[in-house]
Amino acid sequence: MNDFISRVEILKLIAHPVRITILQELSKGVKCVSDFEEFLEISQPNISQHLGALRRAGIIDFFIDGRLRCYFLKSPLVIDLLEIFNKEYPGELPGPECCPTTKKGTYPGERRR
Amino acid sequence: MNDFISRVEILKLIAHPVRITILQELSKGVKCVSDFEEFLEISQPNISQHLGALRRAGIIDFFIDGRLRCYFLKSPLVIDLLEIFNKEYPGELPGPECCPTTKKGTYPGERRR
DNA sequence: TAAAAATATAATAATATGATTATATATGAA
DNA sequence: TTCATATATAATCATATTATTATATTTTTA
Repeated sequence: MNDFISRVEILKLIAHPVRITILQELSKGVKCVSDFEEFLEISQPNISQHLGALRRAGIIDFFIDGRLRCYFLKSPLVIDLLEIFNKEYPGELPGPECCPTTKKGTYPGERRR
Repeated sequence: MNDFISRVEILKLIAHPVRITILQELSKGVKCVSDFEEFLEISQPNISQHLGALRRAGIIDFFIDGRLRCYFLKSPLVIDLLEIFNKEYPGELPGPECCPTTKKGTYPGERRR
C-alpha cells in the first residue's frame, strides 16, 4: 500500500554516515562484522545495530559461516544511489524560465532575487 | 571541507515525505508557498520550515514576486535522486558468488542462511 | 566441557527532528 | 494609512534517532 513511505524510509535509513560507509564497502563485496570493526571507528554493538537496521529494511542480508556473519547487498537501489552519492555535480540547475504559471497567476512580475 | 558529510546531510534532508513531495513538485516547475498549501496537508508554518531547510542546504532557492515567494530547484543531484526514487526495482541483487575473501579468511564455509 | 571469539540484543541517556502554536514581517490593496 | 494576504520566525513539546554500556547467544577451540 504505502510504497511511497517505504521508499522514503529506505532513503532515510541510508542517509547516515556510518550506514553509507557500510553500504559502500558492501558494494565492493561481502564483509563480516569484524571486517567493519577495522575501519569504522565505532563500537561493535553500534555496528551490529546499523547492520540490523539495514537488514530489517531488506537492504542487506547475511549468511552465516561458522561464527562469522557475512553481510552482502540485496537492494539494487543502493547501487544506483551510491553512484549518485559519489557523483560530482558541477554548477546548478538553470534558473526558471520566464513567467511560469501558478494557481496564483503568472510570475515573476519583477524578479528581485 | 567535509564533502562526505555534507552529501549525507543533503540525503538526510531529502529523505522526508513532505520534502520529497515538495521536490517532486519543484522538478515540474516553479511553485510558491500557497501552491504547496493546496496539496500538502500540513500547516503553512510547517511548509515554510521545510522550504527554509531545503533552501539553507542550497537544494532550492526562490525569487520574490510581490508577496509571493517563488521557489525553484537548484541542485542537479535532486533530479537524479528523484529518478531513482521513482524507479521500479524488480528483484534483488544476485547473492555473493562463492568464497570471497575477507581479513578473517575465506567464506562461506557451510552456507547456512 | 570450559573458555574464547564473534556477534546480537536490551536498556538507557543524549541529542536531533518534526509539528504545533503564536507572533512577526513585508507587500499590495482599499 | 490601515487592512488583508503571503510568508517567515521563534518557542515549545512530542517523538525519533543515535550511541553507550552491559549482557546474552552461538560456535569454535583448547
